[in-house]
Amino acid sequence: MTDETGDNPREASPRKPRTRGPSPEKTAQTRSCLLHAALDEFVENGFAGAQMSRITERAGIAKGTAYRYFPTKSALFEGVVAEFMAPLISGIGPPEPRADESVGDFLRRSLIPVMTTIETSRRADVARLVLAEGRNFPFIVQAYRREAYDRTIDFVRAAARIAMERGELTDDRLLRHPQLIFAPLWLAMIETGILVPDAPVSGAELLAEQIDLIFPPSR
Amino acid sequence: MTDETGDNPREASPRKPRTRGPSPEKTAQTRSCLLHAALDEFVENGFAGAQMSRITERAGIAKGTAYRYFPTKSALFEGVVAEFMAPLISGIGPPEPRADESVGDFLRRSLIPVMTTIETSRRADVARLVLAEGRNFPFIVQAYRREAYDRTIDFVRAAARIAMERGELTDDRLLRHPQLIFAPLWLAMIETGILVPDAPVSGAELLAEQIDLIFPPSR
Amino acid sequence: MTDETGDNPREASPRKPRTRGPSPEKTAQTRSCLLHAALDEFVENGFAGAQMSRITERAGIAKGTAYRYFPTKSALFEGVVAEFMAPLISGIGPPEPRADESVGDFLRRSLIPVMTTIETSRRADVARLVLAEGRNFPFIVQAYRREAYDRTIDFVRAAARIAMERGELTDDRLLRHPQLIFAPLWLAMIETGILVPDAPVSGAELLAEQIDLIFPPSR
Amino acid sequence: MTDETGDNPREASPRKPRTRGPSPEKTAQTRSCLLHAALDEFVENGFAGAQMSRITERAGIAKGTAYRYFPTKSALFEGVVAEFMAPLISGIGPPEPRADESVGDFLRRSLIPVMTTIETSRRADVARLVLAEGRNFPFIVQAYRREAYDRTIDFVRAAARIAMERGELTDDRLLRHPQLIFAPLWLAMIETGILVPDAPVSGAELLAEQIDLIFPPSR
DNA sequence: CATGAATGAGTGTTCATTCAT
DNA sequence: AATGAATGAACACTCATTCAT
Repeated sequence: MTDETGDNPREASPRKPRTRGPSPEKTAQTRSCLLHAALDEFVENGFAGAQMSRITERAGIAKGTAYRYFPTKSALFEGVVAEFMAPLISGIGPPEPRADESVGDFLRRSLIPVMTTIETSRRADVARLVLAEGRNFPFIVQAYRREAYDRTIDFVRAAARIAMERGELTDDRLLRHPQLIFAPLWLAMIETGILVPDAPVSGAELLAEQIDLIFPPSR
Repeated sequence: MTDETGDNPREASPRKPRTRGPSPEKTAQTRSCLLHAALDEFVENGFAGAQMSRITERAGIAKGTAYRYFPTKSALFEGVVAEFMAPLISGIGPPEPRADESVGDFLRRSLIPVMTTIETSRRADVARLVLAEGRNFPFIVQAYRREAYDRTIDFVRAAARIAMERGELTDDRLLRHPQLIFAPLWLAMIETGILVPDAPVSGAELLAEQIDLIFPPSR
Repeated sequence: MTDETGDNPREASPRKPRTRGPSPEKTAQTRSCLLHAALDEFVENGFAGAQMSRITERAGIAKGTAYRYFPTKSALFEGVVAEFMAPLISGIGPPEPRADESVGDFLRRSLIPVMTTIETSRRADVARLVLAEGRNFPFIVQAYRREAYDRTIDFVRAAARIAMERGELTDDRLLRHPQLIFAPLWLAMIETGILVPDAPVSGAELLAEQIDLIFPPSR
Repeated sequence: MTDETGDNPREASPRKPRTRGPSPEKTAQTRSCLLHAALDEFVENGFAGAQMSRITERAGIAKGTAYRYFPTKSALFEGVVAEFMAPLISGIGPPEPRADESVGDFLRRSLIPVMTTIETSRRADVARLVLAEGRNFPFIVQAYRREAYDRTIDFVRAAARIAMERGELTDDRLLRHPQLIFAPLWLAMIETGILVPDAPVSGAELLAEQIDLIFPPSR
């Protein structure tokens, strides 16, 4: 679950660096600088408020260079979202609680660490971008649903199903509304990032409470 | 708990264009049109994306006229937020559960109806504006905290205190994190307004589930 | 055959100058300045070489003002051509040689004066614009054909037909190639405007020679 | 009178990549490709509208390579004109009608074939470039006058002089205005290339008519 | 010599704001 | 007070030119 974009493993094939001129690594680095700078700028100012000149300045490149990588500001925006969305929930697979472990404990074990790092990573930034700009960029909403939202919902629903089979849950509330578990996540992101940045709640703590509510910890 | 800032006056009230000079009613009516048009525009496009010309066109007034009411676009934005924020939670006072009523039932009775109307009113729009623009407009965050957030937290905390005194709650979880109750509210606003507008969750239902989790309904 | 755009007679209807703010005359004047300045700039630099900032500077207006009248540089270009094309051949009707006059004399009488003024008016400028930019602006070619070329061809062909009926012409050469008469016109425009501006040929003289070739003057 | 500057070499000639270092042939070939591509681009888009990147792409070379041959876009433009102007009228010498041939027949014999090939060669393209860009590039006007215009005028004037000596012409009209003969040439180029490409006149036919007008063919 | 990524001055266009009417 | 034409600073985007590889 490496947060940074990191080396794309698909590139591993033995290249023939036939090209003269700048090396492919240099190009990749320029692209990466650009994407990071753009994310910062978009997060701070929104799409309409972001300025290409500020982005390139942050990235340490010339204004025109950005346009070698993305033909328009909009394309850059979508590129940024696509880039940083992918690794968002990269570590999530089907829930597999160990036999000696309750589903509640499994969820605590697998979800809370994600929560802990969420604010220090760029995940929250990307999520807030989706909130702020989703109305005007259907693309990023689709991407977010595909990469993050749907997967998470599926994960929780599957866990809920296991819990009901095991008798750990006695009602189907979580099956019908899997997002109940994630509500505190959005809350924390909103409070920490916007409403109450001076006294940030602990998202991890809030999530733990919520899981406790749904899966009361055994004494 | 009238939600709207008076019904949009442009289409009502038989005009009395009697008095020479600018009648105060006319002025108030123009102002109201302007504010409603501006809210729509800001909600749809964000602050930076909104255009004064579109706002005045929506309001049916000339471009220059807006500047008689608000000296700049920013001032208009803050005016809009101030105008529509005030009545947001106007009906909320200290929680006073009846003697024959559990605190859980009291919360169900007082909160769920608010939730029911939240999407049909402009509350959710204003809240999303705060989310999207809060970073760049400290003013609107302050206003939101003052008018909505703090009051709600206080209200829930007070209810939690009563519940603990009455023995309805056995732990101080809600006292420490009153926002737990409101997490589904944000979730619903985000899902309905942005993420999953095609299959909107029922905010009221979600809230009911959450209250049930915290205050298990007696059989 | 007024050369300048002049007052458009269609505007004659009694207006109700209901509008507050700038008078319609002022607006028309601004528009006219813009069009003249734009013609100058386009003629001097071609479409691609023309600069909106230079055009507005020549017109004595602000850069943004041009865009109130034409949404893009291309639209301005086509507007210019449309504006100055219309009065190009405005005086031409069906050829009506007097009974006591040969067709040759009639053509001399009606065509040579036009030729005399052609370089001092903007007609030649517009024609050269069509030459230079026609490839990339089908619109202006169509306009030129409609307003100038086709009418002229028709005029000459009709005159040729009369001349043949009267026995003044003994072959159908001019009927098959009416443009023969106008060839010297293009030549003069090209030589005077581009190739040999230092020793300009007289277009009128050249045209007279050509008419003499086709309609040998009676002794 | 080979018209083209050597057939475009890129698709011919078996390469001999033998000698280490840049072979002179290779260089000449690259240069030729560049010039042909540039002519196409300039003809299609004019000087200001032409793009160096499109030119090099058409030529199949890298952007930087063009700058090894011509230091600027302007220099390339002048290089193109110089290159394609030279062979324009290369075959023209002093007029030498055979003894058994009238001057009219001589002109028909020597000029009409040139006219026939004019649209299929690049001559017309170069001429139109001169028309479109002459105003801003005195150089190309000078080149055109030197290589084409002046020679042609001299040729016609010399022929006219011979015709007068021989008594074939009874007036000095052609001596005073040699360009009368060439007027249909420009007309055909303009009509075919710009105004009426859908129904192109035959330049050769038009020229024949014009010669007939001046030198009436003997019965 | 060739390459093409990078540069940055320059250009078309927008839009908040002003002000004559 | 209201109007909307005019303003011009600001911004997205282009493209001739350079230079490290």
